[in-house]
Amino acid sequence: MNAEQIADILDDMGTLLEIRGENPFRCRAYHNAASSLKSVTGNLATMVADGTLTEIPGIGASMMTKIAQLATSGQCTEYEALKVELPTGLLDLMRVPGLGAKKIKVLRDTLNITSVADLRKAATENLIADIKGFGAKTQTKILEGLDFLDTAGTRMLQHTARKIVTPILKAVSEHPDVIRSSLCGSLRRRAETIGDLDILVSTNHPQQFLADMAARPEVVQIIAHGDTKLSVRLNQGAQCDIRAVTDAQFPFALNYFTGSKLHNIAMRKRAIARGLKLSEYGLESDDGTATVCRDEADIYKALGLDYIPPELREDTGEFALSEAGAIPKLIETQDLTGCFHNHTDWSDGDHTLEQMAEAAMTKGWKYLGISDHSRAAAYAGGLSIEKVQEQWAKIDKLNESYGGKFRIYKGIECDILTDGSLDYPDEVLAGFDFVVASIHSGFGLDHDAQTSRLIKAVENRYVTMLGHPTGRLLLARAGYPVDLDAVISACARTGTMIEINASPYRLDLDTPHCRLAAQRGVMISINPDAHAIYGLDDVEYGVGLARRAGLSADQVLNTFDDQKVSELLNSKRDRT
DNA sequence: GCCGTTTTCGGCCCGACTGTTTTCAGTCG
Repeated sequence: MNAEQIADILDDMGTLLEIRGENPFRCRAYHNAASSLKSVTGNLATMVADGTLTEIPGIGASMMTKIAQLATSGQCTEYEALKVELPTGLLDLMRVPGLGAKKIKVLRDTLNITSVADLRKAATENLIADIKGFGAKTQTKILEGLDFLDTAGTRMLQHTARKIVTPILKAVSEHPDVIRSSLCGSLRRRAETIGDLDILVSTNHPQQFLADMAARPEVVQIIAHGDTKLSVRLNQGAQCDIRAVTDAQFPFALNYFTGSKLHNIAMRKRAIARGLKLSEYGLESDDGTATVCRDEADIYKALGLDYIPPELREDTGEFALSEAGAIPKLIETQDLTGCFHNHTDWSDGDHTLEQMAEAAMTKGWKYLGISDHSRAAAYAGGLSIEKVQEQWAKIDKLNESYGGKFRIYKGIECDILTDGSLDYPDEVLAGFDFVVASIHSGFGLDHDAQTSRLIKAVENRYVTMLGHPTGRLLLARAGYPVDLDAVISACARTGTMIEINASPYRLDLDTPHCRLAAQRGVMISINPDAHAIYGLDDVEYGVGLARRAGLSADQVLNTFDDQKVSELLNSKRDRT
């Protein structure tokens, strides 16, 4: 069982304990441990064996015992006992808006409700309104919540969230009563997937502003509407929270509503340690003296910290960096000089070589790396060796026509076959400027076989970079089982780069492994995997992920000038 | 259950909104 699966079980255990009515701090300890475990990149088995797991914050002796059991056998005595006592259908009830552990416990104790189906039946039969502490409105809310769960997914991709929030943000910023406004929450932190949309404004007329927002056409349901906070459901099913504060409060509120939750807790604890109290409204000392902060940077400064960019605010080491004055200068989209891993109509792309190159030039880029599919990817129009040579000739011609002002790099997205060999012989691979090696088949191999397959592939001297290393599709498909830690080590050893596949559907590498790879000296390439000219814009999502991983421009291949990029592309084959 | 730059015991972030209550508990972020 891997770290992520174990983290999910610890989360479930924490929730079941809440429903049982345990000490809330003990319950939270399980959630904290789960959260820590999710950012672990090292080999879990090793950490269990040598006891280093307890060095991770939030994991003590007791948690380690449970994690060790789960890691080796996939089971844990206490979890099994909990599942017997409390049906796991109760966990699904936590997803119903308005229901928490306390209410779920009451529902189970009074009506023996232990599943979503039980709940719907009881609410439909009007049994819930009579329970002490509940009522008609709560019952209606539960039914609405159940309908919502039926129709909407729980999280959305970043580009979906952006599409929904952009017109609202525009309306907010143009509202006459608004002084400052900003996107907050996980979208501002550029998290891989988004739960809801958060918008903050400063204004002197909060009630009027919130009333205007509540009346907007895309609002289909008001979830909560107070003097400073409005929570609505939009017609696409997404929840949007809008908060209004005074302009003096704005930086504090911006910091607070950007999160993450763990980052906020660390911030408040830091304030307490300095005899201060931090909230979304200000920073005060015990005697009530307020510290004036004009922007977020002032808040960090007041707590003895350098500014921490939103993408790093996950409490995964950013405080130590900030204290040490070592927050890196994070990569920005303007740093990109071009990009690799793009498809054309030679395989399954929509646009021609010329159109793709022109789109890249329009973005101010100096080069574009084309990598259509290799022959094994027949479903995607993979290129035969003859076609490859034909494309090379075409690219040579185009490059000549650009007169040195722009360059197309000849590449291929070469399938890694089941045995770890590549889809073309080395003599053909040698003719490309770069080779992206990816898995598109054989997802069913077991953990060890998949790991050796990938390691064998990156050991090929012509493989420049590894493409979408886990094959995951966000919210749709988990990655294949693989020891990424070992694969990253193999890349570091062989001088193979790894791509951040910047497609918002993939974002593969994930953040913790991207950080790990960079720390081990692996060069990262931010690749849009574009299948059309507009797909080139997806580099933006890759930049977001790179920033979350703490990468600066010099750790990313496609920020260098054309000459340096060529050198880097050749460095692996030149050294072997 | 975890943790220690005042603590190995006694804390553990904190405020808005809602619905059900007669002053507050639960949920949410």
